[in-house]
Amino acid sequence: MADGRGTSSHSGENLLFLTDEQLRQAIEAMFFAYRGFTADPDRILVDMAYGRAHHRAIHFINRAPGTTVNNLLGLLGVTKQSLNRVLRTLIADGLVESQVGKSDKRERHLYLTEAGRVLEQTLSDAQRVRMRSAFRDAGPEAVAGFRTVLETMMDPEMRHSYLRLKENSG
Amino acid sequence: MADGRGTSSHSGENLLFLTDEQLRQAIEAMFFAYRGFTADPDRILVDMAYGRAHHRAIHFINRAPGTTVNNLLGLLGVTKQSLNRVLRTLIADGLVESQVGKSDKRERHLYLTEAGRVLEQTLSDAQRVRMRSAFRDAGPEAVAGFRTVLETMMDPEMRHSYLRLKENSG
DNA sequence: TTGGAAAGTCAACAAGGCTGACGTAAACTC
DNA sequence: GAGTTTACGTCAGCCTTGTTGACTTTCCAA
Repeated sequence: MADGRGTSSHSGENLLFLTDEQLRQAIEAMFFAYRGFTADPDRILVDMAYGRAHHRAIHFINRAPGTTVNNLLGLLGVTKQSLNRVLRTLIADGLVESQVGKSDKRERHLYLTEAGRVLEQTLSDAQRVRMRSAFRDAGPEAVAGFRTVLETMMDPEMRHSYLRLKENSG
Repeated sequence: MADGRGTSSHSGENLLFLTDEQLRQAIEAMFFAYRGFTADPDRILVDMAYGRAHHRAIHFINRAPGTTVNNLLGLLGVTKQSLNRVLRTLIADGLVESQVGKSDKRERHLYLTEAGRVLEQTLSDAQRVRMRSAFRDAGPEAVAGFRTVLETMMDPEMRHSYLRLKENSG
């Protein structure tokens, strides 16, 4: 507020909401909100010697059953060595199953076991509770705006992955 | 889209947008967007042997100059040992200054040095570029919705900190 | 059929969280 | 004024999760 800002002019649009201060606040909002976003599943995970990395792997294997390690790597944005460590424990603990590829035996196709599906459900339930309540409080239009901004904020390849997952599961 | 959903009824509100599938997509959107959110400053930081933890400390010291270590701890949500490691290197490198409190000499008040301000500006510029472009593409209403949802998603104490910072800087 | 690329595994290291214990100085309380 | 609490710093050690480098197995193409 307090107007008198330097009339950025060149785009002709209404740019008042794009002051550095407003953007700084949005950055902080993103930081604090992400903390809340991960807090609930994190609480569950500590009790079972798992971390956020396990959660992410489980989430995406559930979303794309039969995915290969390589494909999962792209979704998660980590190195294969890093993912491998997590997968090893999940497989050893009987939450994930790894099947050698039929046509290409170098590939491993990943599936959740029944136990894996149970954990996935527990974690995503916890995370959805907060989401649902925030969405309900904010209202449909706010939610639409929320998702629009998030999508435009992603790196293009991430947006591509995101949209593909979205299509493949209605 | 496709209407014909089961009229959930009990809250009287329009709840069509709150299916589990929609919530799952929002969770993924949050995950992918946060990756983009941190990507640009991260690229700058690796070249100088700093990490995200340093960025966060610098950000909040800039936002609340003269803040005490204890207060910063609360904002960042880490232990003092963890913060201390980061702070020590920032002070040694001349980016942050620590001043013994005047009224309470147990406290240390933290300030960015000139070099610290330069780095802060570099990092937040990089982060704001993406934000600004996402905001511009999404439009003012989407941005308003975005911020509303983020705020309702925070833990109450985080929301309190967030709003206090917001007030104190226009 | 051989040589390179691709998928996955093993080993070692670094960043940055964490807990626990301890020391010091200043402030507060009785 | 003595004892307690508070703010901060530090050492030591652990865990998760990221990294790079080196290796095997498999596939494919020249």
